[in-house]
Amino acid sequence: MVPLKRRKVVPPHTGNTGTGCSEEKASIKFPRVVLFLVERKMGASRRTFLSQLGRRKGFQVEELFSQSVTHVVSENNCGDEVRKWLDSQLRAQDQKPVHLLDISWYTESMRAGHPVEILERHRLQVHFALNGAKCCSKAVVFSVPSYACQRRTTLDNHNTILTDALSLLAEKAELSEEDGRGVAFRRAAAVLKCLPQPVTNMMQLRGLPCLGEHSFRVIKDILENGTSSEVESTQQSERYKALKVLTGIFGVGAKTADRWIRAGIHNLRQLQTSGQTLNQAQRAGLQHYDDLNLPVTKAEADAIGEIVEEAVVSVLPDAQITLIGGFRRGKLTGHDVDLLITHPDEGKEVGLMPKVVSWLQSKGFLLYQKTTINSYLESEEGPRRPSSNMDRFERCFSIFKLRHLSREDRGESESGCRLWRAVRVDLVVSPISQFAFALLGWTGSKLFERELRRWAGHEKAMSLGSHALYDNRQSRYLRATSEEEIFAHLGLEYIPPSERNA
DNA sequence: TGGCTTACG
DNA sequence: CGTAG
DNA sequence: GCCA
Repeated sequence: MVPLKRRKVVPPHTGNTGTGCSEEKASIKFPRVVLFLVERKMGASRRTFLSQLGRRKGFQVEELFSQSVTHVVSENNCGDEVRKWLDSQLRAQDQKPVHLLDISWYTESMRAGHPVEILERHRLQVHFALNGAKCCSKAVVFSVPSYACQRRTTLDNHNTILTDALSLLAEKAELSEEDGRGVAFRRAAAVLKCLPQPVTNMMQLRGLPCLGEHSFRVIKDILENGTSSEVESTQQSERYKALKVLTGIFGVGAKTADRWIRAGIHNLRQLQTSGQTLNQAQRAGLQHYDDLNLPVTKAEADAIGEIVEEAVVSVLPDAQITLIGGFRRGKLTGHDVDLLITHPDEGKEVGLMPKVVSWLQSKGFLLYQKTTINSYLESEEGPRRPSSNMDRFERCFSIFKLRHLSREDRGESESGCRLWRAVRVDLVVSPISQFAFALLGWTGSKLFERELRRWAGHEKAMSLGSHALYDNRQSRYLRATSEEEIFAHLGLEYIPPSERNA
């Protein structure tokens, strides 16, 4: 979304007056053209020379970059570099569209004595990759590594149309139990999520990893027609719609949904009248179907965090509670709330989960709960030893009954509107020795986690889980007390939570 | 052509 | 078979 | 579906 309309750039409407004047203050002949020369790679002295030349010819050449600049001219930089520099100068929302131009446009304009029409060859090319190849005249500016855990992926996605399409194809594959295809489309979408600008041109995709024939076809269709026929037909397909509805039930996966569809069950009404046997999770999932498919807000997550904190502290005063999952990555909504609980003294957390769950249950906060506790005894290992992989922290998958927030609620029960909603809440208790691994493992995104583990196994001969990191070559567990240390063990640049949104 | 994260119930 | 990031 |  760089240059606006291709307005004809000012006729040579002349009256050549002060050309010969040796000193500055030549009148500005082209008020709609405000130039800025990028010093990088041009050099200060050459920039000064070119600027004075331009001013003598009646051009307005600014010393400092500002919002009034309409034309940015650079030498030996490519569009990506200049755009990046621009972004560092001005907040994105303060930027006005500018022409990003090569020095050739400037020299030609100097020769002509007026701004020449901007041709394609004058524009700086914006491309995101060219892995290994040289970009413009210098080194690679923008390489997109192939593992998502090597990249920074913030929440501002400049290609949501494209990534939504590829994510839908990933979902279709996963619902069809084609997990390989699924992860391939997930990786393709993730590559587009980390690009600094919208893709407008297929050439910008040259050299990007994880994009192949099929993804190219989908992207091309959308760029040319605004939609992908494959995505459209998938969304209209009865099978896809039925799979979505049925797997929207907590406790129902692709296999079960497929079996039900083969039995003629395509929606919730047919499921309820079918007499199908549902397990406990599925019954709860069906009962709270609408609530659980509503987004959870950050405010609701915080409210649940405070309730859980009250429960935990009443049982173990110095325990610490951390909001994890998507909210830790900066998301404003989510599909559930994830909380991680630990205690600064190793071992104090043992047996905590059942007590917390009982407290919550006694206060009527739990509509459903499935707890998994550490079945292993303490095994008498001192806090010094690396944690055995037998250690398992405790987890609880629950459905919370949360009173509606908003205006200090009182009464209103008579008005018929519900006073509460159901929310999926996951609780995790970790010993402090494993806290960093739990934090890393439960912060996500899901793809980011898979990519971290694939990197560990394939590139470093290590095995990463939510409890520990094992080095196959040293045949030992590597300890860590922070996420930074784990990235370092893995030979990866540290990526903060807000940039793990792959 | 095999592999695709790694645990837990 | 399901759940989780 | 993409890649080592």
